[in-house]
Formats: sequence, structure tokens, C-alpha cells
Amino acid sequence: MVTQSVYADPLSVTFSALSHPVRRDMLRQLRTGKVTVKELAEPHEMSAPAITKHLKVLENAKLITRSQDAQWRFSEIHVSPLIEVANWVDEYKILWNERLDRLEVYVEKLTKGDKNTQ
Amino acid sequence: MVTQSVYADPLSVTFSALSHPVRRDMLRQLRTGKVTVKELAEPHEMSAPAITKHLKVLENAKLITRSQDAQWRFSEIHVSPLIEVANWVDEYKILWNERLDRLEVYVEKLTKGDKNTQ
DNA sequence: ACAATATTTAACCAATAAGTTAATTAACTA
DNA sequence: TAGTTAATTAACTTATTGGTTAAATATTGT
Repeated sequence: MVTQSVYADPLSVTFSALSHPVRRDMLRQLRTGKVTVKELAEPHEMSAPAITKHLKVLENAKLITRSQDAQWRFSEIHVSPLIEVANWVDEYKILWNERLDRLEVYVEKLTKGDKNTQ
Repeated sequence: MVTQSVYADPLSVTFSALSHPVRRDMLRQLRTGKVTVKELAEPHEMSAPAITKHLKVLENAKLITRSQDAQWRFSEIHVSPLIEVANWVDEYKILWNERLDRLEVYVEKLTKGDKNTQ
């Protein structure tokens, strides 16, 4: 991966942030709404500072925004980088459709001889 | 990112491989078909060994398959990890649709007063 | 004021990523 | 066979990642 420094392009920063299962789990948890650090930490056997670091990576990638209420810090999912990922991968969908098409043609050829037995 | 070792889960390996702009450029080049290492290297100001390394990362992530003809090694794109990415991000589409819906409702409210002037 | 709770910061460490140069391997060509 | 081209391997360097523990900060409740 490319460094997560300020010099990395946004899509690289996004993919890099998504490349850790703990961070993907966190995003999954955030689909239901605002969540505290403690709640995000709960499913993971990991120290609190490690959780803070993962949150910073997500925040730096603009995948979450954060807010504070008393001693609780809430994280909220921010979808626009995910939309960029969807747009990026969309450009490859033509490829797998082409391949499926070729596969269909192939299957058709294979089964042609059996046409009347179906 | 999680280590690209054999212990990392496939989706983490995929996202990690996609987190470098040079590797994404390579995949883009491969959309048109099989390409040699030299052709993949051409657009990038980077040593040959660096290109080899990027190709290994893509191969390890099963984003490409490789073949050989004389002194040329060809890379070919392999779509299934990309399908997994598309499936993963699909689970978040509901979120941005929800947000768009809320936005629409909001816009509707804002413009309601002007209904007869439109 | 004091203890408890929530979270972050600082300092450190080991492993990995991403690049380099130099050397090597492999295949073609004159 | 010697030279050229294509690509990889080896060895090394630097920066980053992802984790730790210990200490600090901030807020609430008694």
C-alpha cells in the first residue's frame, strides 16, 4: 500500500483504510448509527489505544466523522469514499459481464447437441 | 493495512493490493487483455524490480494470473476479487440511498412553500 | 475533593511495504 | 558464441503499520 501520508491520493487512502478487518468491522457496526469508542472496541481483543489508532485511520480516510458528548466520542459513518470505491469497481463490471457472456456462449455450444432431449 | 502474509483474510489482501495507484493503473491497463511486464512498466518512472514487486502483490491477491511465452511474461486480470469488493461495498449502498432519501424529503420540505410558484 | 469511566497521547517495538542498485537467469538474434 | 532484451532475485534502506504499556486528560458521580 501507499503511505497514508497527506501525499497519497484519496482512493489509495480509502483502500488502505479498508484493508484491515478490524476497521471494516467498525464500519459495519457504524451502519446502525453513532457509536462510542467503547462499543466499537468491545468485539475486538485489542487495547484501547489500538482502537483509537484504527479510528484515526478511518477518520483520516474520511470514512467516519467524529463528535463529542461529555467523555464519549461518537463515530459516524461517512459514505462518500465508499461511493468512490463503488464507482471505481463499476468500471470493471463490464469485464465480468463479458466473461459471463462468453461462458454462456460456451455453455450453449456444449448443450446444443442435447437441445431436443430437454 | 493488515500484513499481506498468508494469514490475512482475502478481502484485506484485495484492498491492500488496490491501495497503490501504480497497481490500480496496472489493472486498468489489463482491461484490454494480456500485457507484458515491459508494457506495464512503461507509464511508470520506476525500476524494473519495483514493477516485478507490484505484480507479485497483484498475483498474491489473485487479481492477476500470469503466463509465459519465451522471454515475455504476460499478466491477465482475474475478476473474482473485484466481484468480492463490489459485493462488500453493495452492503453500504443502502446507507447512501437512505441518506439521499432523507435529503429528498428535506429538499421537498424546503421547497413546499414555493410549490405554487414553480 | 476524589474516585471511576472514557479516551487519547507518548514512547517504544517488530514486521511489512516500497523503493533502490547490482547481479542473475533465460531466451532470442546476429 | 557473444550480445541484447526481458524479467527476476538478492540485498539493502527508509518509512509506515499495527500493536503494546504507561501516563495523561477530561468528565461524571459521590
